[in-house]
Amino acid sequence: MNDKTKPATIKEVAQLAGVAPSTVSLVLNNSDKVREGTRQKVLQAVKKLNYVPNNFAVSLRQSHYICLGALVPDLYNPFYLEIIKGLREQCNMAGYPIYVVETKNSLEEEKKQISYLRSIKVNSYVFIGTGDDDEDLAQNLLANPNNRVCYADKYDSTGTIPHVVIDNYRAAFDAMECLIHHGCDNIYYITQKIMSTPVVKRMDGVIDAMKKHGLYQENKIVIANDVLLGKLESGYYAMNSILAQDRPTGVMASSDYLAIGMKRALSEHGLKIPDDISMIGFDNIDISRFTVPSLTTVNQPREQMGALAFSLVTDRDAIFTPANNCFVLRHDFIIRESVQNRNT
Amino acid sequence: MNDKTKPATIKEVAQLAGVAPSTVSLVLNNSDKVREGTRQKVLQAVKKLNYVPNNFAVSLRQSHYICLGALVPDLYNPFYLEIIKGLREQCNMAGYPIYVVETKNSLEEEKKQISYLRSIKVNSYVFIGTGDDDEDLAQNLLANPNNRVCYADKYDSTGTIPHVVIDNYRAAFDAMECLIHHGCDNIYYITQKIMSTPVVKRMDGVIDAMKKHGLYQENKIVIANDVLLGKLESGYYAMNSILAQDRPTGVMASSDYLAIGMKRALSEHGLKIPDDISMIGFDNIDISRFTVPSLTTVNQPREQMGALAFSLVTDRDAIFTPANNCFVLRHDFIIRESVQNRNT
DNA sequence: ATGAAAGCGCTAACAT
DNA sequence: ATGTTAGCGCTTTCAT
Repeated sequence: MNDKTKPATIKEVAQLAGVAPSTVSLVLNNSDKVREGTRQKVLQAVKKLNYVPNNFAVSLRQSHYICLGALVPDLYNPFYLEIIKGLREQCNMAGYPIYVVETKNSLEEEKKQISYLRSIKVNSYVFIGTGDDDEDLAQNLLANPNNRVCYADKYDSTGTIPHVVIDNYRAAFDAMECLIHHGCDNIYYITQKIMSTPVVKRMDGVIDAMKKHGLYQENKIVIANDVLLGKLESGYYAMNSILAQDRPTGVMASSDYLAIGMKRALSEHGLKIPDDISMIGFDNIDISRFTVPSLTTVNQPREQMGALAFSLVTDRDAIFTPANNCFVLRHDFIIRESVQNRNT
Repeated sequence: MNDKTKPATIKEVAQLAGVAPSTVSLVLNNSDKVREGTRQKVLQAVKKLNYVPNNFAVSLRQSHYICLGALVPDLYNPFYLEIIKGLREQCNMAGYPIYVVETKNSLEEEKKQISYLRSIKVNSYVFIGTGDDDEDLAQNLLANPNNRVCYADKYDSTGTIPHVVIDNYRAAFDAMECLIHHGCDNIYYITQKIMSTPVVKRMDGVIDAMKKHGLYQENKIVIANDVLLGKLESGYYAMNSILAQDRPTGVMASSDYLAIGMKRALSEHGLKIPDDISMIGFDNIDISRFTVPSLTTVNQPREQMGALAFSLVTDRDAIFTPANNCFVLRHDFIIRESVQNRNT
């Protein structure tokens, strides 16, 4: 054990082992051109001094390496967390460091975080579910040809950035039509604030399905203010405002969190799901299987989205064009107890 | 704009601005001994070259600084996430970087992560809710007098490490007694796997409350295997196993997550909360307010715990002894709909 | 197989 | 007020 106030350096290890710093370096990097005896001496010195290499020095020296940065609007949302999980697992396997930062749905915050990531030499950026107004930031990053960028749960309008999504339009269309096929004739859709294309596509799908069956009216689409309030809260308030003037037979939410808040409002008004009203969410977060009644929802393959994003941002050679930059993963519509047939 | 393949350095900025690197450094660090004209020239060059300082070089150079690392068992648990939020906010305000890593309830993983944090020169460690078997790791860290360590939701047996907790024994005792006072006479307690003192103290509180009222039997305490399964899942299975052979009138869980899984099992057996059975959780996660019925639970002041942990780990002078290293924050018992009086 | 020396980008002490 | 210089801890040629 050492009792010095500063951590040991490679020089001290070298001294103790009676070799040169460069030899220590070789040992630590598992070079095979070190004699076994020397290697052992070095390893012992490392242990004795409790030596850990200074990554700042290592990184400063080695300019060529891969380091990921993931940007998410909200670090507490299980949906994003699962995408990050997929990303993280791949990083661990590949031995790449990854930094996750929160952008709080604010372009300013996003800028700040990116500039931080740049300063620590992150060169592979994954934007997860951020707003549509940040495409300049991504392009700016790409000005340095060492950087890579990819999106998850986010679309690209420039045709240059690979992105992983599900067919949000289709998924939402089908979900809404499911409600209709089950005999709901007065259906509301509550959506989170509209800041990104996936949310727009879901809304478009919902509206088109409503129109197809002659059920669309402007007031059936309600925008919940989930930026200031929590999502649970805003779902609750949005549902309450609907119930103040109407008795829908079906309701769909743009996320499960929203749906759980809405559920509470329904119960307070004495409405039973699914007997009085059917309900559908979006995202299939963990808890949706366990709520009573369990929640019908759209599953996004979140970990897989993260894993694919890893491959895309990590591929240093691929060239992406409008023809090949969009990766659509399969979603699943999961019917659970919150939807009931009310035909005849 | 620059089209070089490598990011700009301070030297290039200096050259473009026609000054020395050290002047650029002064400008970037907001020194007041730079003439306004020079400052402007430098700032322009910075902008033109899209320059971001290389943090590795900065950190390598400046050996004295503060950098936090937070260790949590599970990055997806809202309870820990809120503690981290409190921590993060303080860090942002103070301008200290913070790294959060996941230890997955594994001592091995914890070792690995600590060695990583050491390599990036983290010198302030916050252990959140990790198992009791990692005290050596903490002591090892303290061998370097530059390091600081503190705990949150975790006790210290060495008397040297400041830790932030609530009175877990009292909280659990009171919660259990609440169930009893409301007339429950057949009560089960489902606890997460026992790996840390807070969980032990809760169990002790529960058992003592049961004993006080002559309600204790060994089989009333059920350990849910929440390490392999998710917490929701394991709550569900544990409750099912109880319902296979008994009809309790009250049930308490060591965490809200567990409780939500249990709730599902109860509903599948046709039991209504709180009419047939009363239920209490622990932690007061967001969702508990919105479940139907809403969940009676113990609130831990999570953000505050994080904020206090920040102060403790950041205070470079304080000396902690067994007499002053334990910080007990006030908890609240929150009575909601899931508990009902069944006395006559 | 091992050592010597240069240099990654930055800051701080000192010089001017 | 600004420039010069040394050196943080490491890796990587290049010698030996």
